[in-house]
Amino acid sequence: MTETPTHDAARYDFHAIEERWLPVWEERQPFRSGRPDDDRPTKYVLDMFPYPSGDLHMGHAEAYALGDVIARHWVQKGFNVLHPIGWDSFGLPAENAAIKRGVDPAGWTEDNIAQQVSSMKRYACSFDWDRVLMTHRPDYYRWNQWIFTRMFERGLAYRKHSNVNWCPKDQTVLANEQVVGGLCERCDTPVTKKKLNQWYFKVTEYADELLDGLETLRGSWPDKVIAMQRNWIGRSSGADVAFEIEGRDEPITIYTTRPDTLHGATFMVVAADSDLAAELAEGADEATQAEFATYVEKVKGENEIDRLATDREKTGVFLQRYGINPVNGERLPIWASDYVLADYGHGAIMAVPAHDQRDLDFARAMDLPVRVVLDCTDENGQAYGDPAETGIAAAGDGTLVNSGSLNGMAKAEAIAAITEELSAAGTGDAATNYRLRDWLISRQRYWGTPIPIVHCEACGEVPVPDDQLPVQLPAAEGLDLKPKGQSPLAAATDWVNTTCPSCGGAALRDTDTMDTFVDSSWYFLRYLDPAKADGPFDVLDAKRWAPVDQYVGGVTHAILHLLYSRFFTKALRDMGMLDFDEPFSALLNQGMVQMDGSAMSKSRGNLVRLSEQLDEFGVDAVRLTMAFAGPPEDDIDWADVSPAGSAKFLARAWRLARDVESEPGVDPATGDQALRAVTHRTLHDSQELVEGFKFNVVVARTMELVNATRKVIDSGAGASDPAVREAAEVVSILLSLFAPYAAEDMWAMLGHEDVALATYPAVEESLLVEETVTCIVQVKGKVRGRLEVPPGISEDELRELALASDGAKRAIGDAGIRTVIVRAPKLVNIVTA
RNA sequence: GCCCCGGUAGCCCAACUGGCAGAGGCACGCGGCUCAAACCCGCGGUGUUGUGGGUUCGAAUCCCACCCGGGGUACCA
Repeated sequence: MTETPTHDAARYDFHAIEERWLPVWEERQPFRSGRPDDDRPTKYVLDMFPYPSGDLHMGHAEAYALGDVIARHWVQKGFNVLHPIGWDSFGLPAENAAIKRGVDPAGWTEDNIAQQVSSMKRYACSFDWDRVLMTHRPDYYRWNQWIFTRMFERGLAYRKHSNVNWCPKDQTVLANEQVVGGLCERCDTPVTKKKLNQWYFKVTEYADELLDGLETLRGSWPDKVIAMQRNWIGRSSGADVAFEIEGRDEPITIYTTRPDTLHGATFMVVAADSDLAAELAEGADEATQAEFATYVEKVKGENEIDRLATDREKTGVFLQRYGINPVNGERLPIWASDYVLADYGHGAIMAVPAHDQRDLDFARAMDLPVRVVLDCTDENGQAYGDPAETGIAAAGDGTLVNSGSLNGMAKAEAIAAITEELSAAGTGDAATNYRLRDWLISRQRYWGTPIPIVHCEACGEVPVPDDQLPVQLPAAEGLDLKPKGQSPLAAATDWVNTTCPSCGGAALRDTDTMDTFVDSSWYFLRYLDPAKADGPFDVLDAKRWAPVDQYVGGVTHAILHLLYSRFFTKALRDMGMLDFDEPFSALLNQGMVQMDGSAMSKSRGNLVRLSEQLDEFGVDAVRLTMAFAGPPEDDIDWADVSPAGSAKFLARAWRLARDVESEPGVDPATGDQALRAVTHRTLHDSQELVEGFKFNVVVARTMELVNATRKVIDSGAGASDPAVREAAEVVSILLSLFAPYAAEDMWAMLGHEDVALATYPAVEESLLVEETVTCIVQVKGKVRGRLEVPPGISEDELRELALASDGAKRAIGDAGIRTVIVRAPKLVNIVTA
């Protein structure tokens, strides 16, 4: 034993207990995961890794408290648990801090990490400290570059011109998730669009699998996250239809989910900011061209706030061009408008105002004709009025009219029929579309992974050969990191100017860095061997540990991070490096910690400082409060919970161990049977409660056990009863999931060491069997009496007992008995006539 | 607007998935300990289970409609 705690301490002193055990754990490292010769079954429990954002806050405290419960539980259950931690250490926080203070982001980052490590250790996180990784280190981001190169070779990484989110103030591209309500998350400037040549990962290649794979996660992932991913991918099915264009050689293909309404098309619309619109406008008269140019200017200048406004007036320009409806030969005027998106489908639509609300709004604004082709009713069976009059598009189901060969068909039937007709005629085909776009990974920033591409005039885009990786970031010193529309790396001329790996001629490095979501897309694989020098991870390690059995983190990452990790997993699988399809077998989203009903923030003045809570109530009480507050996925309002109450309970539990008078190893069989029954019932139930994430209930049940034990010590058999020792040991083991310091101290007072590694005690089934059960006797559903019966009583016996009972007889009176429902042994319901 | 999730005691929350509405905690009150208090110990729990209907012998639980709260999403043809 490293150190013997002072067992004669009369009072629970959490400060002293923390100081006593922290150095002991530091030396013993109880959570080093097993090395290759460890043959216990494995569990991989993973907390989403943090940004190195200074000290821990209440949100971290909740997340790590909950992840710890799970990891510690599996250790006690005899599993070889991998529970690692690392830092998502590239990205905005460090870069902003570096700009603000004029320091090197690397130094700032590593200082913060050091501070967080010591905070996490104090917080008693059960991490394996041998496996720490930091994504800003070259030995990590080297493998981002390596994977990027593999993606590039397979056509999964490519460069294209596209309209991207642009913050005019910060002069930088923004990821979708950095645009909050149309504003830049950093400076609240309205975001605009800008056309840039950027790198993308082809996530859409896996759209179907990413969608269908969600079904395999049902039950193990929160329904909410599955729904969000489903919506984000947004698969829709319909048809592509080719419309001949007057004065143009090529037809225009449109995508529609409602080919059944083809006869109701009265005009066409192309996205105002698309190349197609510009080309069509060129063929028009000068006045139209001018009008179009003005309109496009206006659209491009619009920010996201304007675009997101509800009840927005429809606007557009008639291009003086016409398309031909392939089913009836009608001439359809072609308009350009911003309500059609350039990067969805083909950037062009057929407009059916009678049956599409957006088209109807446009038709009414521009005074275009409306033709009903589906005689239909809404969900409540109400007939629609004339859409042109009511302004409400008839979006329901019904019978086709005014539609030639489709007349009389129902919607679904008509969709199938027309798709076949178009296909036979060569003017269309069934088609699928997705809301999901490819992932823009270029960032005009310094603090990220350099994109390992060299641009050569002769050879084009040439990946840096594997043996020249990593492409290291140039030193920050001397570079201006302020956003200015171009990556700061462009100014590092010595770095930018290089030779082409292919032809040896002069060439330039790509100056953008990768989105930090690249780092987090595969980090769970790097933990398997964070120092591995000849590959990102070992295939055999992956077979042994991965996928992650239990992932724990905030719902903030419900879409992007989880989607990207899923994409990486599938891509790496197709490269032959993984043999599974999904990275995270189970997911637990913890809620947020709030104060007085809203998110904590300095400006709101409701910030609760973790360090102050820890000083006042202790690590254990804070952790316990997090677990006890309610279901993990619910938000916690710190004003509603009581760390003081938790501390009080811990003191009460701790005193049990202090009071125990029997020796270690004493046989509990001779002890108080009623207490033993509570102990083993608690032990039995706690396992499934923990595994079902009902941590708050486990704590409540542990409180019951503490209360029952206290009672036996004070007014029953007394502190020397062996059952009291057994109960105190079980309390210590269960409590170690939530309050490791108190539990360790108790465990030591009880004569043991390393409660974290204590084996979960076997449940004695015989103690779970109750001698009698209370049976409820109801008459017409109302409780009229109770019977104490043996649990194995037969239905017939119980029926007789119930009918003979006083309460039942009284309630029945002279009424006849219609039927008797017996649910032995707990309930009898007598139904009278 | 659409899609999720939730609504149980003053508050945070349980309730084996259809079977006595109450496990645990907070707060509050009373009693014990104390010269007194804190700590500690003990005792104290009926409320339209958000509302209205339905299914059932029986509904917090299942179904329908609505109300309230939270979250996601937003012209995706």
